[in-house]
Amino acid sequence: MPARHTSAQHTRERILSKAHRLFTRRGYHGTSMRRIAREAGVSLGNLYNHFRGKEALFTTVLFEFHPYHRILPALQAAQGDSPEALVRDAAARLVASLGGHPDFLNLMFVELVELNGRHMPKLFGTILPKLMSSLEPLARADSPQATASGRLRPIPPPLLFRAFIGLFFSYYITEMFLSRVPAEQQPQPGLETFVEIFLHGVLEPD
Amino acid sequence: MPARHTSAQHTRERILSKAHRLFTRRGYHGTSMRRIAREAGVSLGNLYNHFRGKEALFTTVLFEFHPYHRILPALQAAQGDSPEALVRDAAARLVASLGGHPDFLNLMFVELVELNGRHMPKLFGTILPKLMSSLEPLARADSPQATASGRLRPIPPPLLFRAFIGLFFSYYITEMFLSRVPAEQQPQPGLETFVEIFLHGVLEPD
DNA sequence: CCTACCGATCGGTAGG
DNA sequence: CCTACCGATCGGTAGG
Repeated sequence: MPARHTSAQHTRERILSKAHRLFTRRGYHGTSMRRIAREAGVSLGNLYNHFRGKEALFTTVLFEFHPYHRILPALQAAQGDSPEALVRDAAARLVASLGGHPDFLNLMFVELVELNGRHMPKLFGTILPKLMSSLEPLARADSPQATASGRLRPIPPPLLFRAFIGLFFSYYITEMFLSRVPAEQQPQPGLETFVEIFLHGVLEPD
Repeated sequence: MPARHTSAQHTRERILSKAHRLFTRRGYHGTSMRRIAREAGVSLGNLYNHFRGKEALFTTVLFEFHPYHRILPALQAAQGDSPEALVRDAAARLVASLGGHPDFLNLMFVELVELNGRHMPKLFGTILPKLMSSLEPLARADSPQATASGRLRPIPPPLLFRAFIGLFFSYYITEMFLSRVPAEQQPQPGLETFVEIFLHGVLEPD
């Protein structure tokens, strides 16, 4: 049995994976360093050789597993020569990359409530500028010279983007709430309707 | 000094108030029964005379302080003889009753993440039917006989309501995120724009 | 027989 | 990368 398969890098990634799973399922104070160590197959002492402490481990998980890493490429890959086509394609790529499980926001909730959002400035300081730059194709598609119909209504781009991201927040969060209710299970006509409402909301009428 | 001012009812309400504040600010596992007892001015033993245990205390807080108690009256009081007027009035009453502080959702996040949403069925089983009944004025205002203009587009009422509630979720949650960022502080043009986008989204064009 | 409440301590676990 | 520990605090309960 070679000793190679337990390199420091592999161990670190195993720790981060298990820590991510536990933090999203049980929160910050509900997750113990001992349990992370046990599930990752390392001793408690060795866990502290890889991370200075519990909060350092949490922030590493928060940054490395943040949905932004999936959101940004999805937005940048969006294509379409009208605002409507662009928004529809971006929405489709977002749901494809985020998947159907609406628990990817849990880390942010844990950060907001249990850590009092103290890492938000650093997190959004690096994320917001890059997300804003992904708005440029939308402004270009909205140019008056564009052949495609359906101009954007005069809405400040940051607010429009916030509403677009908020569209997914609201969809996933109501989904989290409703998925716990034993109500009738509709397949998922919800998001498409949300996108339609958003599109009618931001586009000039024909 | 009369002994009357420490009735059992008063003590219970003091416990619930402090527990609500702590659970909202520090989460479930980050809040100890000892601290709740200390801040409420009761002994730990007496705290257990009022509540069977920590989870029983949390669920009581979850139900008695749920924003639904402010949301439902606000929706029921909404007035207007067109869908647009009704939605605008409902939105104004909602922000007025929920206030500017966007932390009223924290208890739901704690329940979803740390308690795994195990109380959601009971919570929404009592809430959803009442919320749905608050949709009736909107359907009435949308009647073809109504003199006011601006018919609703054909959207299933539950989805329309979900999008309306989601509008506030997305506004408050992006507000929670952005309020931590030292960016430029706009007064709050956000929510009005969100309402405009929603209205254009759900109404037939003129 | 009830309530409200005490000081002390239970078996385990927290981060380090 | 491990065992062996620390000061303190956890949720909950004892007798009175």
